[in-house]
Amino acid sequence: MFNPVSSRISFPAMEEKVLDFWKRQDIFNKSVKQREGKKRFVFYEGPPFANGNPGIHHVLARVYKDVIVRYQEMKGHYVPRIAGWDTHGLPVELEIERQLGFSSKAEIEKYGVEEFNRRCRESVFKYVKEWNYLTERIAYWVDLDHAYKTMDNTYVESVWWALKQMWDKDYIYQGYKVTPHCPRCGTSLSSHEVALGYQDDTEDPSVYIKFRTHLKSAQGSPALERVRALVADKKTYLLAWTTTPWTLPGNTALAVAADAEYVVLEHEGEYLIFADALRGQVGLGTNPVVERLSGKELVGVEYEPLFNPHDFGIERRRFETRSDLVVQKPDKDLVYRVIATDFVSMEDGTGIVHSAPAYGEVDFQAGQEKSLDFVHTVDLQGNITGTYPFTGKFVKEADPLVTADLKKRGLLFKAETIRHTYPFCWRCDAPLLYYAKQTWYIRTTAVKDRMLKGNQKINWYPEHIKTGRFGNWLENNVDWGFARERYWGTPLPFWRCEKCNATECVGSVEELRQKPGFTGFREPLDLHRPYMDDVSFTCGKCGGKMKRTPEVMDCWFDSGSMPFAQLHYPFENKELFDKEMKQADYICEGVDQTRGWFYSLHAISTLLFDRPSFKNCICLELFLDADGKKMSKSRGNAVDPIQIVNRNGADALRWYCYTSAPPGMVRRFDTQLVTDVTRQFLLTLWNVYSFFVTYANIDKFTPDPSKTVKDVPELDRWILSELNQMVKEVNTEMENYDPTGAGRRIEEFMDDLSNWYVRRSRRRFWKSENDTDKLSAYNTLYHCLVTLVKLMAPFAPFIAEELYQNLVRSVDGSAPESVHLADYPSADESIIDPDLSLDTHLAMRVSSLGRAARSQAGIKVRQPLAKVLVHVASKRDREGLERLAPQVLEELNVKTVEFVEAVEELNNRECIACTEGELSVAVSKGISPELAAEGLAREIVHRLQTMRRNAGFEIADYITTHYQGDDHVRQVMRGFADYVKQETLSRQLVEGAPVEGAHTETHKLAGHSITLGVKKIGS
RNA sequence: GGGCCAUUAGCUCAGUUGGUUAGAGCACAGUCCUGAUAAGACUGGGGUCUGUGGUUCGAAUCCACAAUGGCCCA
Repeated sequence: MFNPVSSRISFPAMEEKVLDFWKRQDIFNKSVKQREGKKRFVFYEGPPFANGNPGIHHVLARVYKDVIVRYQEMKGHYVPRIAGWDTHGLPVELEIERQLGFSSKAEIEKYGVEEFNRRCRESVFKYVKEWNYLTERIAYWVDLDHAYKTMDNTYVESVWWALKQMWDKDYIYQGYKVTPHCPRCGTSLSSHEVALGYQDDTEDPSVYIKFRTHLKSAQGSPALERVRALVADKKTYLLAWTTTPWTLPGNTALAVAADAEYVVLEHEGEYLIFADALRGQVGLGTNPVVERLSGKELVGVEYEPLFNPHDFGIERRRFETRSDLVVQKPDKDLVYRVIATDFVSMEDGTGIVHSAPAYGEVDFQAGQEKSLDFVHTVDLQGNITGTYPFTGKFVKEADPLVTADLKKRGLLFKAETIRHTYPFCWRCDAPLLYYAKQTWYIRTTAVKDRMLKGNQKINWYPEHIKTGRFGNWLENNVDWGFARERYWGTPLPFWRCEKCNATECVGSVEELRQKPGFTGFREPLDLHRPYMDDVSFTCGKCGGKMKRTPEVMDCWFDSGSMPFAQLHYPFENKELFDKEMKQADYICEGVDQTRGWFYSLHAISTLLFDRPSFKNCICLELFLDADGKKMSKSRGNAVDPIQIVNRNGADALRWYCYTSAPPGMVRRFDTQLVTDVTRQFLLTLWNVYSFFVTYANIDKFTPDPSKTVKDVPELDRWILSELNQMVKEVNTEMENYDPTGAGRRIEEFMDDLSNWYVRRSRRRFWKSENDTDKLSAYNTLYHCLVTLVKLMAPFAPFIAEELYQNLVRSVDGSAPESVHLADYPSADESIIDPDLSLDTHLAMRVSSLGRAARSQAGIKVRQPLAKVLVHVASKRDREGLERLAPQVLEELNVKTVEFVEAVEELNNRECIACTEGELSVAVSKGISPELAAEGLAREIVHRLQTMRRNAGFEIADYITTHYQGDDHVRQVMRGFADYVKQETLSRQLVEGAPVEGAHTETHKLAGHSITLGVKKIGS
């Protein structure tokens, strides 16, 4: 006996019960352990931050990770998976700063790094309960108890090891980088933070500056010589434009577009040079053009600096290599030169761009490429340094002073204001400055080709990521600036001698301990700041004191080290990693990770091991809200996954995630659609299941593999063929990392099973004789359900478990304890019968058209008709249909089927036809008295069935039926007595007024009044 | 400013190498069926396949440009 199943079901309540079962029986651990020794399927869990509540997109990621991993496990692989947490980084620090009301690093230092980091450490697991709860509730099976944390000493040590490897390979160097810098917070901002603070309509100066030139040039092209001769008598200037006058003292080059045309114009007794295309915009559209020359010809032309840095106590340095800045000697006659770059706009300005390598990223790159001078005139607080008239002023206050100074010296063409978009610090509203700072780099460009080559081996889902987003990103690879001037992060393991500047990289705790003169570890050991700042040892070169460089690591380096750092490699688990875990078979995260985790994994793996870190990667796109807007906490449109789970259940949410759209596509999240999944898919499955259990219990059906049926009926052969075809395809889709395709395929099968197989088989289950046909039906439906349940287990683990426990475990104690310990079904292809499948679908279409024809004729299906006329496209179709005629006859409630050669015939007869393509189906309209009588009998049966239910009888209860009516009614009841008795489980049909206590109703059917009474036998 | 993705019915999505009249589910309306009943079937309305060009005998599909939305990077 199966446990009785109600057709009413609360999925969330059922899921809670199943969760409890898994927990009690430790099913997850058993599922992993039972595959020990089998081929390993390696999955890397990308560590999330647990300092905020998990959102719906986290659910998406987790269920996509889960479905593949569960599938692989059921396919027989050994798939241990460890959870992980990202714990370092600026977001954590910002949260603490917010709590403490800080807005600058100075405040943190004053407060104390020790206490600050203690708070950071505490806060990273603030929401870990919520994370763990949701993780378990949606049945993402991952080992939460042994989760790796990027802040663990063992983890940090592995990261140090990785860095040391790169150090030894000479991949690490110090160089400059331009970053968006908040002068008040004293720190760089990540691009994400910058994006938070853009303000439209910011008013800024718009100034046109004149740079004095004598048109001398090292190359001295003929055209240039000509122009020089022409303008020799008057002062000549290169006209440039800027919105940041404070950067002008840092100017070391002017940039032109090589292919653009430039003009020499006369204006108020002077000559001005700028782009022809911008004459009108500059306001000199009518001034006479003295000469023209191309940008190319201007390259190399010398001009006088607006402010010679040496006159104002500022150091002038020059890019000797891309990373080395070398101090230059004072030069009273300092000149700078015109360069050509590809970032010169012909849309605004003058076509000559003022370039200050210290204050702009493109300027900086130009500085590196063209070995420009590098002049820093602003400190990290945004104040002007040196001895300028405006020294000590904040840059924005210096703007008008710089402009005024230039005007006084006749170097200003004009000054206006402009409204544009400019980034501000999202915390303190200070304008951000693009500012060059010295920082540490990993020479990723050295392995760019290897990374590109490795990328070719990765299977990306969707595919376009490979050559698109990720490929492009690799193509444009620049060295990785991995240091952060912050507090809560993996400390850089670089120690520098105070005396001789020698720098060493330390690759392990033990190595550090062994250093001569080592001092500074505290117990318990904590490899974070400020403790590591106290660690020092003796310089191997000069005997000086080695102090740690103050920076911490970009937290992307942390997470990218996860494959080995989670194992404390190479200090532990060396063999395990080298032999089995060195490459993930599968990872899955949001597509925003292409430049985040995907990149850091790939880059670190290439640098250290010269191989890609992962083989298959599903990139998930975002959920938008129901209106297509981005979800965000501030907008208040974020969906709370727990609410959805509590209302619809985790299976519904999971199934929705898999099937509603391909994961790589942006999609809208509509809670209504999750409800639809429940109704359309899960509830349908539940109905089939409860139908099966209800009748199986009535008939005391027990699955028994030895009780097979010899000649399996066609309908059963058909659904078994469909089942195996589906199993085959689902396996293929899953191997291809396509749970969407697989899930949708399962839905299709469910539709076939429910709306054709069960619908067509219902009578077979309630016929009272226990014949072989009935056994075959039970065997077949049982097999379908059990297979389906296993097939669905990775997708909808709860309902699969619930059904499995009742269908399999309750009757077979030797079966695996859980569906998740079972093997994944594989197809028996010998059972697949494509012809039968084709024919059945034809029968379905014929039935559909037949019903449409009946509908048009206005004749109920309950009324039997003499015949259905069918026209098919081919002889093959006709033969197939003839074979399946019984199903069609029953479905359409007609006596015979007749095939016609010509469609026209259908219209010549007393019938109504419906056509779809080459297929036409017609039903005869004529109803003989015999057919009418049979129709009435069926009508009466229908009423009796309804009355049985209204009276509250059980499906298997036997009854006595009383009836009272006219002659015709009596005749019909006598003529169809056996039929009525069988259908309604009536032992007796008694003519006359219903007895006392019977459920009684009076109906008017086909013009005849009839009174019916039903009474349960024995009551 | 650059890159990538998307745009098909009111909504969510299919639509294979270009090839009959572009489909499904939901929603809406009507009808039916019902011993799966908080299901099911049929019918109907609803489409400029985002737009404009191009390639082709033929384009939702291929190409170019544009618009809108989204993501990533400047």
